[in-house]
Amino acid sequence: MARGDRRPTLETVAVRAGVSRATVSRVINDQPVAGPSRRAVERAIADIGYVPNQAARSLVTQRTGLIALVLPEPSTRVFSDDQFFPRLIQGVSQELETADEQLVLMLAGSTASRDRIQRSAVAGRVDGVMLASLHGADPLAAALAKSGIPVVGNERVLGSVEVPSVGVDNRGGARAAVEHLVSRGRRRIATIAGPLDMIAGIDRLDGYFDAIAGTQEPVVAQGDFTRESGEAAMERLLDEHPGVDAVFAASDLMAEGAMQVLRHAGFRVPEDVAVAGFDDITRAACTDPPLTTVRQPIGALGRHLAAQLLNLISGNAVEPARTLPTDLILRDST
Amino acid sequence: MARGDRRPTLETVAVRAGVSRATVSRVINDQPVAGPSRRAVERAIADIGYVPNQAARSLVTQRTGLIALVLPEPSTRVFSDDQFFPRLIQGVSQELETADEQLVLMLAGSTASRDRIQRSAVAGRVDGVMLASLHGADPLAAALAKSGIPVVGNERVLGSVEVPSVGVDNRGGARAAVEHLVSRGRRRIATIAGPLDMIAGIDRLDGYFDAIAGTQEPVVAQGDFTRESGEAAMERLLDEHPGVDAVFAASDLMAEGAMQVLRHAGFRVPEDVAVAGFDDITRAACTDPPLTTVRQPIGALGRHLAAQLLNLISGNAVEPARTLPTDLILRDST
DNA sequence: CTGAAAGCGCTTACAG
DNA sequence: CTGAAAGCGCTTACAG
Repeated sequence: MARGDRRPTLETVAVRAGVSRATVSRVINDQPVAGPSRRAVERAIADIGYVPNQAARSLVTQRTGLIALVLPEPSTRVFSDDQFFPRLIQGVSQELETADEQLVLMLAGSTASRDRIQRSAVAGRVDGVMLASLHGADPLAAALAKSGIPVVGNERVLGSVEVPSVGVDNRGGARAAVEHLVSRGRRRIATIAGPLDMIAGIDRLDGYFDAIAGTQEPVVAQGDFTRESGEAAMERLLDEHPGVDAVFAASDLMAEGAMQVLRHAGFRVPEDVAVAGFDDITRAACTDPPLTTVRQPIGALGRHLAAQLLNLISGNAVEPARTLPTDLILRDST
Repeated sequence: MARGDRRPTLETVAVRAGVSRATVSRVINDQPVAGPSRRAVERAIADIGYVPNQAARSLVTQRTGLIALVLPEPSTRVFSDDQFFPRLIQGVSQELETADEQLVLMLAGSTASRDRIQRSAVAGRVDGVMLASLHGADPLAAALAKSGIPVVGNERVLGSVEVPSVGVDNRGGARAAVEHLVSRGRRRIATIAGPLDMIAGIDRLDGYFDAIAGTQEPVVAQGDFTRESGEAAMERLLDEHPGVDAVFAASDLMAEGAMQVLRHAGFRVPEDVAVAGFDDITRAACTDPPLTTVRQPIGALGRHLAAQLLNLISGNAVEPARTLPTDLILRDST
């Protein structure tokens, strides 16, 4: 079909099949239609290559068939190598598959793009929004929730507005990792924390505090989940706290960076300093030595996020906050 | 606004402002309206938090304000660390910004998702589609083009259907890199090729052939642009062609992998074996030694892609294939 | 099972 | 500049 031709409409199909528009509509929507009419319609649709106009459908059904996953990050971090987003997306897609909804990704790195996304969502361009890896009390979350469009957050959403969320047990996972270090006899356990404007950063640090409470002085170096920040943090730790005999990093990438710095500084892992991470990225099994870490079920996280959003869209009740369990994976670095 | 409330419509605003719906529509669309009416409408809009229903607008304007960037890859490769996609997206966004179009990313990793995306596009859910990093003669490109929806491809699109495209000078860039190796006196230059079902893979290999034509025997090891594939390819080269004194890798990641294998095998770069890459990823400047490579203007690529698509949507003429120049960046690895 | 008709919420000639 | 009216292309009670 050349551009500029008007696309065929329901009417075109109806005329060709010798039935009413209502009947064509019913065939398209899988509603009961007598065999002969059905076949005539299906044939006409195939002959002229009819595809229903989505705007017209949306106008009456109030549904678009589009679900947005909003990634509130500059695109460079979204497309990093920690495999969080691809796995999350895979889980989300899997769940959406069954609901015949199309996933669209929207990057909300700049203020302009955030405004645009907010307007899009409120204008009804999508049926619902999933917010991933929020920082702080993101006004986008509040604005969307207030406008009444279905929205769920990955991890608890900070701020006054209630937004249903699905997260993983960051705190429990971190506590388990650090308790394991304690049980191995480590007496001076430091942590390399993630960004403290994100739930994952906050909760993993709290888990560390939980585990050493009352028995050790906390030693905290700040990172931002990236490998580079892990290296820098480890250098600071070696400088300022030379007695440290174990490190719990709030991400595997930071743990990797820390191990490299330790090695270069002449320390053996785990003999001199034990290292544990968080995430269980693929590479964690093949670092030297293989990394003890906390596995979070990212695929399941994506599936639950999508499921909760679909519930919300259908008007079903949803839990305000669902938490998925994490697992301590023991390897040779501790 | 609680869920379930009907959102306000043009009518609501019109009544409140004491004007007709047409006037409200004109205010929203920035058409001439007398001062007092305009102010009354703006006020009413603000008071009740009115946002136009996008489906209704689309139905009459035949525009959605949505542009899709389709990434025909399993999400794991899209979210890799070669920085191609984030930079491309940044360029695309920049251009779209001016046109008031919202970018949505659609991942086309599976057959199911490809079908879904095709139907979405044809159903008019988006105003146009940009296809990135196509493999082979992708049927998605053909199907979209045939259905008449505006579509542009990143790199020439293989197959019978004509799809306008924007690409970079892969062949010229590769030729320049290999000619540089020749000029440095290298007499046995191998290449680690990219996937040969992609234009970038094919053209970079052809550039290599161009440069050594008639003077050296080609030595080709197959890779797939990833670092791991570069390592494997380099190991094979060392095994089967121990005399090689230079390697042109069709991606920086593969070049990195190759350099590591060379170092472990006891070869010095560039003294024993020179290595050149393609892409100029950020890390290329800080490898050991810094990598000679071909820089491709990815941001510009994104901008041109978006610009061509916008042209197509506006019904303007577009060049069938635009090629952006690449630059040889000399560093210490050659 | 099927059709005529109303209606979803906008935009846009057409008059005035 | 402004309004009444038609129309974009569907779905869905409502009758039959």
